[in-house]
Amino acid sequence: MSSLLIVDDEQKIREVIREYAEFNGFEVAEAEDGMDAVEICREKDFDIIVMDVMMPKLDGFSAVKAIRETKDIPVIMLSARGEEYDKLFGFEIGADDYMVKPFSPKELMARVGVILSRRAPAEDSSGKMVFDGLEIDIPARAVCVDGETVELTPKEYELLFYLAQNKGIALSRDKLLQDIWGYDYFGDDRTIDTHIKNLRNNLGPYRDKITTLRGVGYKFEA
Amino acid sequence: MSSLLIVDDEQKIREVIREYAEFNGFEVAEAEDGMDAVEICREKDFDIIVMDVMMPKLDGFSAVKAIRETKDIPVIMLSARGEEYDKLFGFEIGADDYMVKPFSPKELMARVGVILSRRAPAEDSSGKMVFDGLEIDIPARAVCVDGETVELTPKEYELLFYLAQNKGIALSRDKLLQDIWGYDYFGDDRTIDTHIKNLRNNLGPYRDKITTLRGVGYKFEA
DNA sequence: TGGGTCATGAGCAGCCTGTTGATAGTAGAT
DNA sequence: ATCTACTATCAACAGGCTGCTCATGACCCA
Repeated sequence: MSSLLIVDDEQKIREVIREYAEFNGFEVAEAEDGMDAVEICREKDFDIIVMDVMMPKLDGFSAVKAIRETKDIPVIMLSARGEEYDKLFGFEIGADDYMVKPFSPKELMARVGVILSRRAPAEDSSGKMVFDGLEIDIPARAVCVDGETVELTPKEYELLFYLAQNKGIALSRDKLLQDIWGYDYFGDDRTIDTHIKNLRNNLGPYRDKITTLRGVGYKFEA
Repeated sequence: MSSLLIVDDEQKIREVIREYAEFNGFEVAEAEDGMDAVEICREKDFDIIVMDVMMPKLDGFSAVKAIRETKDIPVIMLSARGEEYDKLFGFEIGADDYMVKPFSPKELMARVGVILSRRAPAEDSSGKMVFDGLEIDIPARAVCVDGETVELTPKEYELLFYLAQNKGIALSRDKLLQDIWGYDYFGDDRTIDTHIKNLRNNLGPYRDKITTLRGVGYKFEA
């Protein structure tokens, strides 16, 4: 059973979401402000968090930042109409989706489903990800090309691992910087290109598994 | 099956609408005043609400406001002739359509249909939009025609995505420029035509899904 | 049926964007 | 402390996309 944390200061909203989530087979917990949410996340792991932006004590963005420092839990942000400018910032700090109030609870649950299925682990029972002759051995932190082990630098490995984990999904340079370098990293976009180049050179015949999306970023093809 | 809530204090009206709605395959519920409606909506989700303005206990506007605080359900407002000044206010609080009594039930159902098709999220739970053999995989940023992946340039993809998202809606060249190129772009209208042409060439048998509206712009047909 | 309006198609110049290799800075190891 | 290897930035290049123009063709209305 998947677990879901609702963070909102309005009780009515929490109730509505709880009802739908429980109906969809979630184990539900509630927090009424950002502080509360950070606290609860320290004790327990959730599969997904639904977080309001505007809250007393600690706002949603700060709470997400704090939680993300130690755990990687997907987040859907909620905000009132008229605060839509927050949307950009929301994605910037790595929210997985964003909804404007009032929203349809049905649609919220649909998006929760999409995010969770997207996060489904790509590795098999032995902890390996296999794409034809390209193998990523996660526990060993090693990569094999046609049976031969290739030496990757830490960043190259992280990059490959992240791409493979999100196979088939378009990843913008921003998102890659966010998730691999960290949300507080402000560097040059071109840096990614260089690492992609080096990584491709190390993948030999499988260099084309990493496709370029002009004007967007990169994608790993399974 | 879609669900519909009728809110009106006159039983006769409720009966007429129920009959038509059920004939059109709706699951119908009734409420006889605003309070009643708010109450029912707390327990159940509807796909659309038909709401009278003038009612005892709680009027239609207030009821819509209360419901909209937590849920985003489309509403068609009904009002008696002579209360037409309410129309503006109705749209202001977010009614999706407005009809004056006495109305034709047939027309009401037609408008219900329009609103529901407009609201229907274009993508399914996996994040794909499917129109016959034309598939747009949003997370992958990829487009398939009869199972074959086609390569689209960034602008072509954006254009197709935007058109598909607004399927069935006429889009002027101005609006397309605004929303795809950006509000600060001042370019030639004909540029769009060129991109439409290129896009159509890439869609093969589905090129006719993008219809030309002479003197206006373009439209995507589902 | 004919004229005018508007969309379409092809071609092309300019520019944007990704790739690449070189280089300087940084951190870790010996 | 020195060396090594990795990381980040930069500049130059090449290729392809973009957006404009013009000629042609389709459509609408009188």
